[in-house]
Amino acid sequence: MNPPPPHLYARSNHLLHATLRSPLNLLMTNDASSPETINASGADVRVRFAPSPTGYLHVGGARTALFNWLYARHTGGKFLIRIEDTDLERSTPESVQQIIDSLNWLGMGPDEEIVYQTKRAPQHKQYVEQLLASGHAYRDYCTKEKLEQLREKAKEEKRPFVYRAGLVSDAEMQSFKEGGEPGVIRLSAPEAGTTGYDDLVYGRIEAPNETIGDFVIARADGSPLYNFTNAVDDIDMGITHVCRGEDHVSNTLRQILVYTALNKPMPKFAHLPLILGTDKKRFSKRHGATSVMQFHEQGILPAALINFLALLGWAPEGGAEFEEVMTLEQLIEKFTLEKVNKSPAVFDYDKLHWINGVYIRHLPKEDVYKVVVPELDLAYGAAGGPGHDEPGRAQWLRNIIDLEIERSRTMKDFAVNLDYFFVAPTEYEEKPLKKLLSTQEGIDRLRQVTEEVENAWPANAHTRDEVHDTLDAHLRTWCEAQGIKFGNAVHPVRLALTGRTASPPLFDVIYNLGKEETIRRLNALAEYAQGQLT
RNA sequence: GUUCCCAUCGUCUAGGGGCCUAGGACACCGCCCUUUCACGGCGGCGACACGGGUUCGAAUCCCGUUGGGAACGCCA
Repeated sequence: MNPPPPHLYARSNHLLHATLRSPLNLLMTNDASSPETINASGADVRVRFAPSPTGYLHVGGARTALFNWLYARHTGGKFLIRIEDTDLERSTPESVQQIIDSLNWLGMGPDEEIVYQTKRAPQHKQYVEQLLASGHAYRDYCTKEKLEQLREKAKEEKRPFVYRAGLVSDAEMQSFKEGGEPGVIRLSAPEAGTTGYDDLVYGRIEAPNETIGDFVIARADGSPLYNFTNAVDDIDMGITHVCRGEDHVSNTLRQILVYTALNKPMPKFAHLPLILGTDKKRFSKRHGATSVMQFHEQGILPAALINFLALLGWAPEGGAEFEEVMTLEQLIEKFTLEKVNKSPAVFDYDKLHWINGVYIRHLPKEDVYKVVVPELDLAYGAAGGPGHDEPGRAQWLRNIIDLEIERSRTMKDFAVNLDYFFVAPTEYEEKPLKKLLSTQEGIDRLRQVTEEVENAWPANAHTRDEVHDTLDAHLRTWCEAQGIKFGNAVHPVRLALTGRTASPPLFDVIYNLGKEETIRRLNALAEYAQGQLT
């Protein structure tokens, strides 16, 4: 007769252990083989972020990393990084670097040396041998083609496909083996009962073992697979809390089977709700920027991104009036896994930009200059303002940057919105042009205002306030004398100087443009409008 | 298809049996401030998916329906 398939040995083994440990265990729960859970708090906490380097770090990954990092900082534990690079086909060193760069940009470096899974091949191999020896794993020679057939068949018959030892007849298996099929190593999973655990976010999660099946833990050459390495490395790294995306809950069940087979205590698990796009589909490239570095390139501040990401699927204790803008210290202090939400969250660019604007306004000005000045240099070179080598240029750049701080939502807005300081407008917004300067009267008034500005410009004025106060006062009295509204006199000026209707306060623009350039632009618009008229 | 998960304003969320005629934030609209824009202030619009229970009482507990998502790989 055929010998019983290996998994039967394995299973009876489990039951034996469980029974010995506690005879009641069997009777009280059908979950007899679940390992103990590691209990750790405070400085004993060890969490990890375990990305696979198959691409850049996207916001979903960043959020996962952040929650782990916050939890470590909150508890006083350690935050580790493990690069899951066992997929040689898809992993690249560039991705590894990208991910590390992104994490560093966000300020979430690891507390211990980064672990690379590929460097742990000897340990993985040893664990595989151990499971093989203990009968918890077995070699399987079923071909991929046969597997595909079985899957197809299951699909046609509308039943779930679950692989088990014995599914393929011994004879067929023998022929596969003799045909040179290298085969794989599978964990022999229990067929009856349920496997489950208590998720820190989702609560009790369990599924019938008959839906799980004997999954592959290593290829024939011994190279291990995700569900195996993940558990084994968490064991060796002493991980106490596994916090990752919700898409891993069903993997968790498999990993628990690995802990069980190895007879090791398992960490606590916390799964985070997924991040979705506006169409409620999983957040991806077609929804816009997704990579952390893309946000960097778009002028998002790391602190703002962190603050925003923290609020995606989590809210601090404290209810109705909690302040959403929080410092890192506050975030760390308030962060708990218990307050993580269960339902997926839609990524809202509007809110990200709003919060980024808040951060820009709160940034020390020096920090703003540090990034924006080089950008202006890059975009406009020596154009505009005092010449490139003139001593006044640095201050001038700072002056105009100041004008945009409360108007910017990203660090990129500065260079875009400050353009007119460097290059005189060559075209003007249609609507105001039509409204203000489509009549001879309007053009004449602009010429008059130009004259007034030219005459009233204080001769020896150097400060912004001097220019502002003098011009403002003069123009106001002039307007009054003319019987026209201040606004009406001033709107065409803004159009002339900036080409648009929205800008920082007009006299700040005038001051920073300087008398000569101001007058030049005013005349230019008058001529332009005159040309349109005839 | 099977298993698992989820379900409060357009979006992020507070809420864990009476404090809820459901609170805050983003977005949107209006007013104020104001030379425009922005900032700021004030106000408005706007949600407990549906149906059954349980209870004196349900957004909150239970069941079902519907809708969404995830996983079912020799990927991670």
